Amino acid sequence: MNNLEKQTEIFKALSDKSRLRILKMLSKKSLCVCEITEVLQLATSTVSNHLSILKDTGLIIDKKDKKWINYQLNPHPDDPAVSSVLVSLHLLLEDDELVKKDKEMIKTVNREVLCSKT
Amino acid sequence: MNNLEKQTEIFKALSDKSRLRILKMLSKKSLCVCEITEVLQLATSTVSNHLSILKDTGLIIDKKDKKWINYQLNPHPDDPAVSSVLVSLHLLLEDDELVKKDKEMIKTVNREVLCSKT
DNA sequence: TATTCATTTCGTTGTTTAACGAAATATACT
DNA sequence: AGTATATTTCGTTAAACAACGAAATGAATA
Repeated sequence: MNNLEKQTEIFKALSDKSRLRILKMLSKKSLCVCEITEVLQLATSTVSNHLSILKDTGLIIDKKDKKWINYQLNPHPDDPAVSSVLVSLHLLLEDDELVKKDKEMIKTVNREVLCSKT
Repeated sequence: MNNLEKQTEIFKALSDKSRLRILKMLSKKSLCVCEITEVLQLATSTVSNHLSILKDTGLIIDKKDKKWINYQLNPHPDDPAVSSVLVSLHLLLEDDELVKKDKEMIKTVNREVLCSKT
């Protein structure tokens, strides 16, 4: 994959509302799929798919933690373009109402409660 | 349109190879539709459509010049997010081979010759 | 005024994408 | 070992999108 294709892939990953919300949430703290699902109010499979797109691009990574898989922003991106996106992420969407609400909500979501509630 | 939607629109505009190539070309000099069409080797209608997407987003503007419509990067974007994209555009894709070739080619394309050659 | 010609708009086609539920996978706990 | 459960994969559907050629628009010039 050349630079142009890589850069296009990155912008494609960023060109979806749900994925931008996910990135902004992850900039506050690591989250598992079920927590993100609760905030976004989408199907689990949909959220999982968004996460795999962000992961393939190198924007996020996952880490096992007991029963859950925690997603977090990639602390050591290989690609400099990915790196620069993550660095400037905190400048983005800081005054968006929905993003603010999301950040409030992740303070209280509880994976123990959420995941077994079905 | 709120911040999240505006930001998504911007990334969508940037998430296409042809549109990124157009922006990089315009960072060198203003160009008309037929010149861009020659470099990208796409149908005129396709290029026109890409340009209208970039224009709707506020990334570029157009200016009449005799028979032609010159497109250029927007020198005074209303939106700060658009502004910041345009500022950091020069950091993007500087070492991409195709983008380099495009920039070479726009030095020699001649609208007088191109447009009447049908 | 009529003609030329650069560009835009329209209608179509094939591809991509987001969303979902159901089924599969895989891991923790009994 | 077997069961519960968090997550991924699969198959489908509807919407969005890039590309094209043809037709429409509209401005410059003859």
